[in-house]
Amino acid sequence: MATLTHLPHPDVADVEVTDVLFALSDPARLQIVRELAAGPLTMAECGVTNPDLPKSTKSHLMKVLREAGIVRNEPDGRRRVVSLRKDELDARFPGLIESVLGER
Amino acid sequence: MATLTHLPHPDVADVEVTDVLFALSDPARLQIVRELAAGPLTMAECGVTNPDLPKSTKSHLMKVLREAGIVRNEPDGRRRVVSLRKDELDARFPGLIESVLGER
DNA sequence: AGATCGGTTCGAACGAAATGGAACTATCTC
DNA sequence: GAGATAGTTCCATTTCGTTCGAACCGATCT
Repeated sequence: MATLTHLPHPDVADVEVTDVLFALSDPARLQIVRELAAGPLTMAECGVTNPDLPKSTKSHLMKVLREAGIVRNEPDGRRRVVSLRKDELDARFPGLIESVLGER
Repeated sequence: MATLTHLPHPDVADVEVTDVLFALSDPARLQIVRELAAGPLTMAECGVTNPDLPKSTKSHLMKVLREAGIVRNEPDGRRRVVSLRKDELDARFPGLIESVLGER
């Protein structure tokens, strides 16, 4: 099996809108995406608004975002850097991320 | 209790993005919204793509859309007319509906 | 009034997703 | 190599959502 360090990332062309919408429909996940809009973060850094969230739970939230093609999660030394796949999402779903993040 | 004929509709100002995103994250519900984008429909008319869907199921799908502020459901004689609350949604979440419906 | 039509609500069964602790893996430091 | 660090995965539990039949409701028609 492939190394654990490189997690599987779907091609954005293969993800359905409904998957993206579902991933963003959870407040905790949406908050993470908002934080990532400003730039990549390590796992430890993101989720500032949810300080005492168990790491297994956070990891699972991130997995949903990753499998929906919203986020990229790459190893970097002994931690991981998470980034928003903004350009790819914009190409596939023009205006979506903008409008979701732009409210309020 | 209030009359059954007039169903409760949230003020769009009170609905959360996450509620809207969740409601749209189901393929059957999203399909209904696509159909409604062209104009109001009666319950019987919408769901063309899902012909043999039990009416209780369809009613429930519609309830989720209604409670998310996406759709208006008003009595009209002995049937009901369902319409997309497009203007209100556009005002509250600019570009959202457009980008969700615009993909593909 | 009674029957029918179009739709909603109730309730139960089922399925899917969230949660979080414990075990595991990889990397870095000493 | 041993220990600490930063995360992921596994598993069990609980919570939440879906599905659909049956009962119900209001409007219409005869």
